[in-house]
Amino acid sequence: MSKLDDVLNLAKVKGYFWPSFEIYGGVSGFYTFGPLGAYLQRDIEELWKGIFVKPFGFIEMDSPDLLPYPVLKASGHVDNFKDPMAECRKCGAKYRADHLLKDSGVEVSEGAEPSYLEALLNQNKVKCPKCGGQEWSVKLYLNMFETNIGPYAENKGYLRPETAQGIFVEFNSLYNYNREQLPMGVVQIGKGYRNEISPRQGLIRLREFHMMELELFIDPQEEDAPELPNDQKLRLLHEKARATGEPEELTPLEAYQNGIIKMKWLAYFLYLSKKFLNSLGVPDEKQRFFEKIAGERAHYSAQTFDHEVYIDELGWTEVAGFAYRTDFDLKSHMQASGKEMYAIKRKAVSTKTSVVINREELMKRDNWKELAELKPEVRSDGVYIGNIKLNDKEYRIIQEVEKEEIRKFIPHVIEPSFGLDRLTLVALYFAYGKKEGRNIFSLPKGLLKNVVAVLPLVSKEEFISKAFEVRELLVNEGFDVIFDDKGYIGKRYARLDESGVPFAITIDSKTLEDGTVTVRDRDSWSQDRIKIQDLPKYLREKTNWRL
RNA sequence: GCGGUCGUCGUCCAGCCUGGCAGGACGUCAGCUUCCCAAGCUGAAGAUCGCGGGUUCAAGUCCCGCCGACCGCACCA
Repeated sequence: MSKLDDVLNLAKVKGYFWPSFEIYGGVSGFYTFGPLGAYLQRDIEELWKGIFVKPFGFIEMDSPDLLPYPVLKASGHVDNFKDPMAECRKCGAKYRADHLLKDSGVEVSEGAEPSYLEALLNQNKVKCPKCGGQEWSVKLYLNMFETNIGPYAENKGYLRPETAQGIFVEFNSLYNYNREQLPMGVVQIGKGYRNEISPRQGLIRLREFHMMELELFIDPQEEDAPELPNDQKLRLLHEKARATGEPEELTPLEAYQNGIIKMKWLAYFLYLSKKFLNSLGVPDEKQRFFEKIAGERAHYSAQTFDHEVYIDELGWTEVAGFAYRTDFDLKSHMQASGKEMYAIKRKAVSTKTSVVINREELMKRDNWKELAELKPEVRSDGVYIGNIKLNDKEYRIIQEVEKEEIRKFIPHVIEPSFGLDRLTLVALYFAYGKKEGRNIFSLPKGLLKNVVAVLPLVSKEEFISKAFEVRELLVNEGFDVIFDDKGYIGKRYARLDESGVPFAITIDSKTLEDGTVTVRDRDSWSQDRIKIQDLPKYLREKTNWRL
C-alpha cells in the first residue's frame, strides 16, 4: 500500500472523510466529511483567514449556491463552461467534437455551433475511432448542474461553479459598505459545483467541493499593494520556464519587477500562499507555482498561476489558483444588467493657499467684531486683516483643493481561490508518519487546536467522575472534548495519535490528591503536569490560539 | 464513454483456478485485569459474498447482463 492509500484509509477509519453514498454503491465525485474532517476544515479556514483576510481588513460574505440564468450568462459561464460532444450514431462512443475534427485535419474556432460541427463531421466523413462509423450527432455537454427556479421551466438556474459570481453581482453594496475604499478584498467560503464528465482521484476532483475565494478589487492605475518581500523565494514555473520544465526561484519582488508576475498584489498573494501552505505542513520544495498559458486559462483570466503541491502518488497537484480577472466580470455584469458598477477616485489636481482665522484668539482683541467681517489677506511679511497684522496664534494657513479630478472606473480583480478539500487531504498527507509502528497524524499544532481528549487513567468511578469535571471545564472554555475511558491507557494514546488529536489529558490518582493532571503531547509523547484550572491557558499557548 | 483491474463483516484480506457448512487478522463491544504508551485472560456482536438472471442436486466460486469503484485514455476553461 502506498502512503496515499494509508492516508485515505485512515481518513475514513478515523472519521475525516470518505466517499459518499457507499450503501448505494457510491457515486464518484462526492465525499462526506466526518467529525474530525469538519474540525480540520474549520481550522484550515481560520488559518487562511488569519493570513489572507484579517491582516488587511478584508470582508467576508455569504451568497446563494444557486444562481439564476442571467448571472452566469453574463459571466460567460453559460457559453464557456461546456464542451461540444460528438456521439457516434452507430456505436454511441462520445468524443470532443472539436478534437475529432482537429485530429482529422479540420480546424474549427472556439465556440462553434453544434449544428455546424455536426455538419462538418458528417461532410468530412470523420471516422469513429472505435467502430469506424461516419455518422455523428453533436450536442453540448454543460459542465454546470442545471435546475429550474420555481415552477416554470424557462426560469433556469445553476449551481454555482465558483463562489466569485456571488461577490461580483453584489459589488455595489459591498463597495458602499467598505466606504468606497479600494483596494477592497471580499471573501466567500462555501461550496462550488461542477458536473465533471468523469471525476477521478477521489477527493482531488469532486463534483461538489468546498472553496475559499478572495476577490480583491483594485484600481489598476494604482494598486496600493504592500511592499513585496525580497528575502524569500518562490518556485515559479512561469511561461518561459515551462520550456525547460524547471521552475525559476525568484523573490516576489524580483518576479514582479521582471514582469513575470503582472500585478503586485498577485505577487504578494503568491507569497502569502506559500506561507499558508507552510503553516499546513507543506515544505517549500514540495510547492511550486505553475503558470497557465493563454489557451489553458479560464475565459476571464489575463494571467493565472496554479499553486501546486507534490504528492508522490499523484504528482503535482493544484490546491489553489490565482487569476488576474481584470475588469472582465464587473464589466460583463454591468453591460448585462444595465447597472453601473464603478469605483470613484478623487484626486486634487490643484490647490490654493487660504487663511483660516482662529476666532478664539481673535476675540481677545477689542475690535474683533469688525475684523471678523473683513477678509484676511496674505502679504509677504505676514497675514493682515485690513491694516492690522495678525499674530501667529490668530490664524492658520491651509492648502485648499481648488480643482479635483474625479475618476470613474471599473475596478480590476485579482483572485486567489483555494480548494479546501484538497488542502485537507494535503495537510493529512504531510502530517502522516509512523512512530514505533504506530500511525500518527502529526498535524501542525494550529490544526485540530480546539480538540482535546480527556482520559481517566483506569476505569474506576472516582477517576471517571473527576474526568467529567475536567471535561465540563474544557467544554465551557470552548474546547471540543473527546472522552474515552475504554481499555488500556497505551491503547487509547495510540488511537488518539492515529486520529491526530494533539493533546490528551489524563486523570490519575495524583489528580484526586492535588488537582493536577498530565497533558500528553501527540508528537513527542512527553507529559506535563498541569493544574486543572490552568489547562485552557496551557492548551491555547501550545496550539497558537491567537493567530 | 472506451480499455484494464477490481467488488467478500467497520477496515485489510483469504476462499474462486478445481462448485459442497463464509474464514482470518485488525478494529468494535462486554466482563476480568490494568496507576502511563496498540500488554494479558474470557466472551460477544458483525457479511442475504455489489445487483439481477442463467447453468447445477448444490453458486462467493462457472456463464451472461447491469451497477459501482480504482487506474489509463479523453475531459478537468
